[in-house]
Amino acid sequence: MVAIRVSLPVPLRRSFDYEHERPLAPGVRVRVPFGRRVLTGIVIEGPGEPAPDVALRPILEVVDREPLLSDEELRLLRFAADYYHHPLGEVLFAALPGGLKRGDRTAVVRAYGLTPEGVAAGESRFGRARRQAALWRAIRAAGVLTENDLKTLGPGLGPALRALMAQGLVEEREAPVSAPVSEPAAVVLRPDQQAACAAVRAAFGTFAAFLLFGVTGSGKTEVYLELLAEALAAGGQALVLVPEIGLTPQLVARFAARLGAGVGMLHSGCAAGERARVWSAAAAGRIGVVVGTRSAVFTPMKRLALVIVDEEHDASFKQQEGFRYHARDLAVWRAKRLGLPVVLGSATPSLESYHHAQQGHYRLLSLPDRGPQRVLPSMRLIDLAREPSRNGLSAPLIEAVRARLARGEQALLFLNRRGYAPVLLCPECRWHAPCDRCDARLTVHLGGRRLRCHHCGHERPLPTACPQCGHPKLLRVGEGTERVEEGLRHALPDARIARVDRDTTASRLAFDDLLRRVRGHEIDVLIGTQMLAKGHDFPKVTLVGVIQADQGLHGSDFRADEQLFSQIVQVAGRAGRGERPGEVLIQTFHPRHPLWAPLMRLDYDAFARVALKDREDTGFPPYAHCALLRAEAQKPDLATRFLEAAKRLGGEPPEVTLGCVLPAVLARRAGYHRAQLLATSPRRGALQAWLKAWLPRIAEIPGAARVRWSLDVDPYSLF
DNA sequence: AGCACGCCGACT
DNA sequence: GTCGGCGTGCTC
Repeated sequence: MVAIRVSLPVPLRRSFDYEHERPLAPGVRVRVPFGRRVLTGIVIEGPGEPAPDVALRPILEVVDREPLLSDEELRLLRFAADYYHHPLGEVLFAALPGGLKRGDRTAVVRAYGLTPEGVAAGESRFGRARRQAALWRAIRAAGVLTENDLKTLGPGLGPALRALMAQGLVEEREAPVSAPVSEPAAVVLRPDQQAACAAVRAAFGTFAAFLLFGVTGSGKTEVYLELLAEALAAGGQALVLVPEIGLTPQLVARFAARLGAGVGMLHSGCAAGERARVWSAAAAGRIGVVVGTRSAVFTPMKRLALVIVDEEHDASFKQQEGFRYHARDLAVWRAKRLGLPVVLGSATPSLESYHHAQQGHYRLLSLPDRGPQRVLPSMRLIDLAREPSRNGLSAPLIEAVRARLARGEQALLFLNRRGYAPVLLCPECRWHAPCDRCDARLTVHLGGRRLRCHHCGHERPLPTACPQCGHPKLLRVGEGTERVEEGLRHALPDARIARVDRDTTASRLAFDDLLRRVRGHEIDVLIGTQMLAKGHDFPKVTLVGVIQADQGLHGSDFRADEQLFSQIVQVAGRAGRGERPGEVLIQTFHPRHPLWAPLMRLDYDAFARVALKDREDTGFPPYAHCALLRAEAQKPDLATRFLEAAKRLGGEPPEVTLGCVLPAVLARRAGYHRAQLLATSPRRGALQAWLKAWLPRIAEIPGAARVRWSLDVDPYSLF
């Protein structure tokens, strides 16, 4: 009997030992008793000193014959658990696709081929066994036949297959790698694209990080496709990470057209079975390219040769709850560890990546050309202080829309706020509809005539009179997409208008249908939230209006500027992607804000210079490394008291600065009082070392159990 | 996280 | 007299 160290999907920073008759390889899943339950765990290696005074319980079942996670994979996950200070067990299971978490068998696609005897056999051998003969012929013709192929041949072939295998004519084979269809490039690459490819190509086989900097429409995707085709042709595999909303049908289609069946997709929309299938196929080397969102960074790949992170600045790469990892950062770590190139692409890089490029850690590859016949859109501010707006629409904006429609073109209006109005106000007693469980106002939704909290989902009917003083006429203050839609219908009664936000477009299917109608020009004006901003190509849209850009202007968060800049650039990219030049109108109450100057020229470098200086002055990334301890509790002072205690335990470390315990931006959400404590350090290593010593002591704070707390390493934002 | 055990209020 | 509230303690 030997002791086996097992990691379990529980939020405990430790592993557990079990006994088994023989050693098991790390990465193998096992079913073990745990308290009164039975859990699936993963064998990990560890210092094999079994706890002296506990009786080891036995492993009930060994699930996998071969490790599900390779040593390399375990190393990545162990690093991630360490770096983000998250329990290893939860990290391991976060990396597994849904289907394999529960202890299901690996989704192996079985395949069959002829043995040498099978090849030598003749038709006559089968006599009256006609099904066996037919199956033998089918396998001989196909070379290798997968289980799925078998099903398409017809039902009831199982016995025949078993008979052939018993006779030693057929054996199990690994399913073939779908051969990449190396079609010639659909477009001829421009010189700058070719140069970018050449730089990355030269780095195949060694670690090198590249920042592929190119505006919307500059052809980053062609560069990816070319590099992927080359990696595949050299017998390697590649991993492509894309933002959550970035995996559009168009992108999928382009990848599939160029790379054929060798591409697997991993995203939240995939059924669990499909996810597990792609995951296993990638691990076994049966598919060459995996395109996926955040969690795809953990996909095991036998012959990984290239990693690409598209839109690397995108917030969705950072998991915002539980195991708060950053997929882009882990992708870079993985590439470094395996010694292969990683390409980070963006039109508006994160300031961290841009800084790395400036420091020479990353190589900057620029795609300055927008290609032939592509002109940057003209950008213009509308000063709302001088141009009054009704229902969120100023006269110049309405006129611009009208002019575009008259020319048979389309317009896109952005507003990052759903509903009709963000505030319902009583003019008599100043009551404004609050959420009972959050420090927030309820948003008026005319659809359904309800008040809704956008933070906790609470909703109730729209009151007809003030609940406090009985005043019969309540005012709807401010604008949401519903109101802008209503206002525009009023101003342009003949225009065909569609609104796109989570309320109108809940399903993927509805969204796709809408996109189709826009391309078919069944719609003149689209009004929508950020949902519309990414990845979609609307050739006939020549005007983009930003209804209210000011929300991001005075953000309390260190990343607010970066996000606003990237959002506007993103949005501007929707204008004039066809052959006609585009125009972008931005409504603001603060036309003199310093952010507008670089934005009006779509000049990222100018923006980055200023923004980096600002980050340096305020001591934020990339000049400092941060970790944020968040806490929330139902009793008002519990979270704050917990954080104060944590701060005291932290002492006064030499290289780490501990901030003050501050209420969170939304101090009360869904009934929980929230606060946070920020730690920063100019040195990543110093911060890490201090966190490692600090964290175990935090868990010991009396009352810690009644507080929901979590540590966020490299927080994306302080919200 | 679960899932127990363990002591104090309104009910078949 | 019990059912059940969630505080706290443990899981190889």
